[in-house]
Amino acid sequence: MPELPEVETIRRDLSKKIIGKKITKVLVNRKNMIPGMTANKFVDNIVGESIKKIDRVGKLLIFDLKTADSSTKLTASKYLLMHMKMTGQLIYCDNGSCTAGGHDFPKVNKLPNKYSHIIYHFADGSKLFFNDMRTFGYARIVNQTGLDKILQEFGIEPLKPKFTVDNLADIFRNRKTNVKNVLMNQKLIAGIGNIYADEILWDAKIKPTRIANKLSAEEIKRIYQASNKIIKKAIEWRGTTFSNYVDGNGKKGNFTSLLKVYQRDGEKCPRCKNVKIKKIKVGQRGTHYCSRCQK
DNA sequence: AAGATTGTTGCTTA
DNA sequence: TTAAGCAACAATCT
Repeated sequence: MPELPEVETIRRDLSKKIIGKKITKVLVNRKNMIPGMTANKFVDNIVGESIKKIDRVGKLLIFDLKTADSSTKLTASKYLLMHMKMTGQLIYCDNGSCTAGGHDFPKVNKLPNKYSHIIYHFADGSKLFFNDMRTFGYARIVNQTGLDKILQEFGIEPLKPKFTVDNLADIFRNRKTNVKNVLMNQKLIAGIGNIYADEILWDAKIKPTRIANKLSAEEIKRIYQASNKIIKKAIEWRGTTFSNYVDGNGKKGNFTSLLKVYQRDGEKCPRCKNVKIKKIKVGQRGTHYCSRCQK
């Protein structure tokens, strides 16, 4: 589930908890969560470092482990990258109280559990659990060059100054595929996934199967405005989670009740109240839309 | 029991 | 070169 709003929520929560903390021990229970590096090397690389800053690009979290010393930046920089993919969770625990980031599937009972593949210990005794049921997620360490290379792969970040209606129009102009897949293409726009693509297109009244380069300027503007509106609101509501997720602070953090179409197939469209939400497949992904409102 | 599930990568084809 | 369209990755739930 984690898309931009969820990962941003995790970033903000964790920033409050672990900035400045020193990593004293790291347990790796599943080596395949760390591609391209042995578990030992991974651990050696980060034990003794402390968390200076947490950034995010798209759905990727970037933990800055070194001070940005301007004179030695190139050699001194070290970043821990973590991606949640489909089912990853990052849960911070401090004396029995836990702040869960991520989603609730499966439900977090005890920690560590069988899905706790990497466990970071901090000097003050607190811990950060990287859980992932399906183990699609990963952790890796890069230097400045490595990070720059990765950042280049990402498209425009919604809510950032570069995300303008003109830039969005440029992206759509040469794409001959459906608009939903363009919205979800991380190399073009960073952070939108299956849930928010459906929600944005419903809000913009655009059918997900529309070919991107056939959209009018007015339609592109609607998609642009809907993107800003939905993503902002989802972050405000601390992202979308299913069923019974509650974070360690007891807050619901739930955009789910505000979803208009996602997972609401069969229900009446909340706008026209006339037609049932349809579910189809677009580029391998379940896609929800209103056949009356969305043209 | 088959088909679904939040994301990405890498292969094939055009 | 680049874009589009799939299958695959793994573990669950319906």
